[in-house]
Parts: sequence; structure tokens; C-alpha cells
Amino acid sequence: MVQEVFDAYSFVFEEELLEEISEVGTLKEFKENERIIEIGDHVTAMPLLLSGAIKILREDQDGDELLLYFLERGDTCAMTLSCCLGHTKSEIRAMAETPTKLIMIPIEKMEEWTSKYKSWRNFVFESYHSRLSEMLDTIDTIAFLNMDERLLKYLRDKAKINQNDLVQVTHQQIAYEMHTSRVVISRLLKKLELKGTIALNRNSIQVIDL
Amino acid sequence: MVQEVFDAYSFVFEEELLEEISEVGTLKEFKENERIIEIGDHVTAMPLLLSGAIKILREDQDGDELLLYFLERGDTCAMTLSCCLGHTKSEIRAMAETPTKLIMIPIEKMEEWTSKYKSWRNFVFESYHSRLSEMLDTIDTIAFLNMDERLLKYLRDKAKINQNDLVQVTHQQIAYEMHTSRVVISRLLKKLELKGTIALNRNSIQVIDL
DNA sequence: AAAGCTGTGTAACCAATGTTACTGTATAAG
DNA sequence: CTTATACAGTAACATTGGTTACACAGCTTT
Repeated sequence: MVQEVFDAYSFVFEEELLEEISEVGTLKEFKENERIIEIGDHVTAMPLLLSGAIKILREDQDGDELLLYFLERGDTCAMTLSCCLGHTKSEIRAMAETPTKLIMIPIEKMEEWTSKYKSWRNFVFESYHSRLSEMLDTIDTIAFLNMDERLLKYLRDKAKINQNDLVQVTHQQIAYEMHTSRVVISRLLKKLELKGTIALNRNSIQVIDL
Repeated sequence: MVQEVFDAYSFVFEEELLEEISEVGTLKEFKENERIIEIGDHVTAMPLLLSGAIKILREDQDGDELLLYFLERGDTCAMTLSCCLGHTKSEIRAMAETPTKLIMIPIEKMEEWTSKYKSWRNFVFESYHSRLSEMLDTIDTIAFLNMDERLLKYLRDKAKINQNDLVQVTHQQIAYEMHTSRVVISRLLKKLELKGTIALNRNSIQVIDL
């Protein structure tokens, strides 16, 4: 366990903090598409991502979803962080996009480390910075782009996070995450295929033109 | 100056920090609709809001705007904060919504205070938390609401921040900030007026049904 | 092989939003 | 007072995206 923490965070944290993390953190593993945090959950620990990728989703009253962004190795969820500090409930849903390992830090340590370790403070600030940037990007996407452009961005992001040009996803799944309908997605995907940007298969899409 | 800082932040910061703020901070005043920060500006100081209100806007490549959220007394701009720490350029535009007083803190002090004052750390974390919440709210609004609902929310928020049910704004101005066209806004406003939710005048709108 | 389920393709239609064009009216400038 | 300008109302139309309905193809189960 110590080794995995070291691999993912050695460039960020000092030796002593890495040790502490290994001591008090609990390792957790999630399978693809397994739920990690649900909206309304009480947050009692903060996750540090060791490997894999997590997708962060927002949901409205009617149960309509929207994909916000992905987290990767070395990231933490600033939302959760935020909830920890404010002792509030989770505002988002987190699901494993790929098989994921993470280490959970009890919230009691947060405050302590924040005053004790400069590297921890910087990490927390940096996380907030990244998350704000991601949120801005998400806002740009839904405010300024049309569906076809959003779809292309979705596919590119998905291909990137999975490190694979063959995106394993159904049209229905895309529709959920982009908060639109399956028919709309099928229609636009077909157009993209005709343009030669992608190739369509059952249950997967080959992204050609990156 | 010391008094104004004290008024707005005495419940947040300890005496010693309030003193330091008064010493190193520079007081700045902005008139209504005056530009405070522009996209791409290099950020060299962090603002603490003493009085008034600021609106934060995002812009795309084509110059299309979108209102993100408002800041009030006691707030700071977590975006700017984020830029300070990351030494990056501003991602947003800030404009005075009402006559505004703020005190600018040189970024050099940021790091120092972060380790020195617990209250400062908490303030910074709290600011990030608020901003993330506002951003989520913004995303909910543009992703899940129709134009008519968004418009109503816009008017309510505007009335609230100006502490006045008579919102001084033109249809064109609303269209800019909501990233749509003037005709669409005029159309929807007329519908709302017929329903008795608002009353329309030249250059202003009376919000009736809060 | 037959039945059943899930995923995809597509047409036809509808609703929401965006665009163009023109009107009138209040206010400001000359 | 006259002219110019900014603001607002509205019709007609275009486009985008959402809905309904149905056909069919590829697996899986029996």
C-alpha cells in the first residue's frame, strides 16, 4: 500500500506525510461502473486516487443526469473535500469509470495536516484550482456548444480517460450523461460517422479523427 | 479603512489579521458597471469585498457572454484566489454590479497568512466551497432549466443582489448575460408580464411575484 | 431454431429557441 | 422643435433538439 501511495503522490508530498497517509488511510477498490459516492451521502473521508478514473455526475430533481468531469490518478475530489470541511452532504455522484483504487483519509486528519504540512495545503489549493477550471470548462461546453460539438468533446474526453480510441458505451448511456435523448445521440453519431470522424459498432464507438 | 475592514470581516478574522489587512491592503472603489478584472489579466492582488456587489462573467471565443454568479460583502473571488496561487491569468471578467468598495491584498501575503492564520485558511477554504456551490448552481440552471425558468431566476437573483424589486436593466443586457437574443428575452418577459409575475417599464422591470 | 431482450436506424412530427425584419415610442442630442 | 438613437413589441420564419413510433439486427436464453 505504501508503495502505491508513493507512486502516485511522491512528487507532491514529503516523505513524512506519505508515511502518515499510508498509516491512517484505508485502501478501497471499485469495479468499473461501481458507485463510489451518492448525492446526499454523508461524507466522512476524503479520497485520494491511486489508479483508475472516476466520473463525477450531477443530477436534478427529476433524476436527469449530467456528466461534470473525470478524475484521474493523483487527483482528489474537491467537491468531497469541500463537503468534508463544511460537514455537508455530497452534492454529486461519483462512479468508477475504470477499475479504480483509492485511499480514504479520515476527515479528522484534514485540519491537522492543513496546518502541519505545506505540501498538503498546496495540494488542497491545487485541487480546488483544478476543479474550478473543470467546472468552467463544463459550463463553456453546455453554454456555448451545440449538441454535435458537445458529443465530439464527450467522445474525445472519454477516449482520453480510457486511453483507448475504442469507446465502450451505448447511445443510451451517452444520452444519459449528456442529458439528452437516445434518438438525438444516434442521429448525431450517424452524421459524425458519415463525415468519417468516428466508426460505429454495437456497444462501442471508434474515435478516428482526434 | 480599518473600520470598514472590521465591519465586514470581524466575525471571520482574528484581531491581528484584521490589522495586517488594514496595513498591507489597498482600498479601491468602483462605480456601477465599471470593469474590475478582464479575462486574460495578470492577477497580482486578491480582492476582499467590503461593500457593494460584483458580477462574474464568462466569455467564449466569439465574445458571447454568460453571467456566472454574484459576489457580496464578505466574499472574495475564489477564481482570482485560484489564479493568484497558480500564477495564472484571469479566466473570468468581473464587473461592479453596484458601487463597490474592496480591499486588495498583495499575493505575497497569501502564502504567509495561509500558514500563519487558521482563520485565513478557513476563509480561503470556505470561499472555494462557496464558489464551487455557485458553479454547480450555475450548471444546474443552464443544463436543466428552460429559458423562461432561467429568466425568472435571473430576475430574482438580480433583485436580491440589488436589494430592490425594481431591476434596472434592458432586455438587451439580459440577453447578453444569459447568452441568448434580445427578441427571445422580450418575448418571454411579455409572457411573464401577462401572468402577473412582473411589470415592464422602459429600462427596468418590477419583480412582483417573489 | 424460436423467443425475447437490448441496441441501433430512421421517419415524422412537435416544441423551444434563434433570426430577420419591421414597427413604434421614449429619451437624448442638436 | 427636430432629429437621432436606444429600447421595446411582434410577426414570420429557420434551426435545433426532443418525442413518438416502428423496423430490424445482434445476442442470449430456452
